[in-house]
Amino acid sequence: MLTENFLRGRRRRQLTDREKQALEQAVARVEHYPARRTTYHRGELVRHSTLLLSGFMCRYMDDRDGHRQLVGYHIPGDFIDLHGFPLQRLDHDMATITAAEVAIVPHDRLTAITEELPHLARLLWFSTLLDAAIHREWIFRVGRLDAIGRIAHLLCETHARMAAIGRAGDDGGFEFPLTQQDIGEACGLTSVHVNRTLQRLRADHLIEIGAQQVKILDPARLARIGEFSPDYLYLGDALRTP
Amino acid sequence: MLTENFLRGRRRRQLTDREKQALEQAVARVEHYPARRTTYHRGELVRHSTLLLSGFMCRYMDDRDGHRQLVGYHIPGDFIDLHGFPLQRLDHDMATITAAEVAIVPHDRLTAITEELPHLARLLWFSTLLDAAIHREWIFRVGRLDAIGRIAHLLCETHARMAAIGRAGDDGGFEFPLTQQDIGEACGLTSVHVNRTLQRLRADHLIEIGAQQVKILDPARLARIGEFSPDYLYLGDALRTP
DNA sequence: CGTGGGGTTGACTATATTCAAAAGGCGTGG
DNA sequence: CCACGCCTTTTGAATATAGTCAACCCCACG
Repeated sequence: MLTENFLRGRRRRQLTDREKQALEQAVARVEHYPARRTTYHRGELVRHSTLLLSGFMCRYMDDRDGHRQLVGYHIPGDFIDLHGFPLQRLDHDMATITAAEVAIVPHDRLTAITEELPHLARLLWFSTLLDAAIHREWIFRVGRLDAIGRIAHLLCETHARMAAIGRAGDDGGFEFPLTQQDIGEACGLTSVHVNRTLQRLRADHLIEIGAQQVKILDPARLARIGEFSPDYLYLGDALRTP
Repeated sequence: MLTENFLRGRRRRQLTDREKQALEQAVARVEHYPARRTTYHRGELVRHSTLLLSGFMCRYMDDRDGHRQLVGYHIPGDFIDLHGFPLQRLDHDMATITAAEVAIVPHDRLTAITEELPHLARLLWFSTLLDAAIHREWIFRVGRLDAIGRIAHLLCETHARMAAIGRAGDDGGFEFPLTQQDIGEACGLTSVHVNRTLQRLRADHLIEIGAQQVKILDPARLARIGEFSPDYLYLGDALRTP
C-alpha cells in the first residue's frame, strides 16, 4: 500500500476505503532518487506531486552567498510538493537527504479528485496546511529560541512525526540522517555552533546522537527547553503527549 | 464588493463572475474589531473564516516568557484564517494591529463551495498556500538574514503586497502601522535593535519611516539588502519587478 | 592506504541582547 | 487649553550569544 503513511497518526483524518483506493490509483509510477540529489529547482513548472514513500527529503532556499536555509524536512508519508498543485510553481528547491523512493501523482488526477471526491480533496488540502502549521512553528523556532532551544525543538518535532508513522522506538530512539551542517541549515546556525550545542545536550544527558540515530533520553526536559508542544502536528490522541 | 481584494493582483487567478458571486454570498456578516485586540486564541474550535476587508492584522505565537513571535502579517484582501477550515483548530493566535473590518464566512458554506465549485475551491486552497509560501520566506528571513536584511525584507514584502491591492504610491510610500516592537516581533529582534537598524536604513537614504507610513527611497538597493525577490507572492506580471 | 566528509576544538570577532534611563508624541480628562 | 500618563522611540554601557577562521581528528569508503 503506497499511501499507508499518508496522514497516518493524524487526528480524525481517516480516509475511507474508496478514498484510499482513489489515491492509490492516482499514482502514476514510483521513482528512486539517490541521496543528496536536488529533485526540483525553484520556479520550474510542476505537473505532478510526489508522495514520499521511504527515505528523507528537505526543501531549502539558498541565499546570495549560497548559504542554505532549510524550510522543511520530510519523512515517509509526507505529500512533499503537493503545494505545487495549486501553485503550479514552487518558490524553493527540493532535495533528498538519504536515498528516497517517491510516488508520482500527476496533477490532472488530483484535479479529478477535487471534482469527484471533495472530502478527499479537503484531506489533501489539510495535509498542505499541516505543512503550513509546521512552517509557522519553524518561524517561531528560529525567531524566538536560542541555539539549544532550536535544536531541542527540531528533535522533539522529528520524534513526534516519526512516532506518528511508527518509526520511533519506545526508548525515544529514531533514525535521524541530518548532518550537523544540515541541522544548522534548518535552525539558522553554523555547523560549528551546532556541534558545541549538541555537546551540551549530550553532557546534560538529554540526548544521544550519532550514526544517523538520535535517542531522546529526557523527553519532558527536552520539550521544555525547545518550548515544544505537539498541538500543531494535529496528531491522534495517543500520540500527543510530549 | 466585499471580496474585491481577494487574490487581487495575483497571476492567472481571476475568479469568474459566478465564483465572485458565490464567495460574496458565502459572507454571513461583517464585523468590526478595535485596534490591538486578540480575535482568536490558539486551540479554539473554528466554525468560520474571516476575510480581512480593511485594517491590518497579524498572527502570533508567544513563548514561555510571553515574548511574541509574529508568524504572519495581513493586509486587506487576505483570507486570514482560511487555514482553520481544513484544520478546524489553529495553532496560533490572531490579533488586530489597527482597527479592522472583516467578513465572516461560515465553514459550512465553504464546504458547499468545495462540493459545488471545485475551481473556486482550488483558488481558496491556492490562497492558503500563498500564506505557506510567505511562511517559508519568513523562515528564510529570520534564519539566514542579519538585522538589516530582515527589516529590509519585511519592508519589501509589505510594499509588494500593498502594491498588489493598489495601496502603494508611485513614490514607494505605503501605510505601515507596525511599531518598532512589532517589527522586532516579526523579525526575531529586540525593539532596541530594530531602532538602531532603522536608523542605519534612514541614514543610508534607503527608507523614510514614521507616522504609520514607510517610503522606500531606493527599492533596488533595499531588495538587494533584504535578498528579496517577489516570486513567492505569485503576483501578476505588472507587479513583479522588485 | 590514501582521500574526503563529517565532527571537534580553540582563539578571536561580530552581532545582537540586556538593562536602564530619558525624550518625544498623542489622547484623555480636568 | 493644559497637564498628565502612557506608549513609542531613542540613547548608552555592559554583556552574551553566535559567527569566523583555521586546524586537526576520525572513520568510512574507494
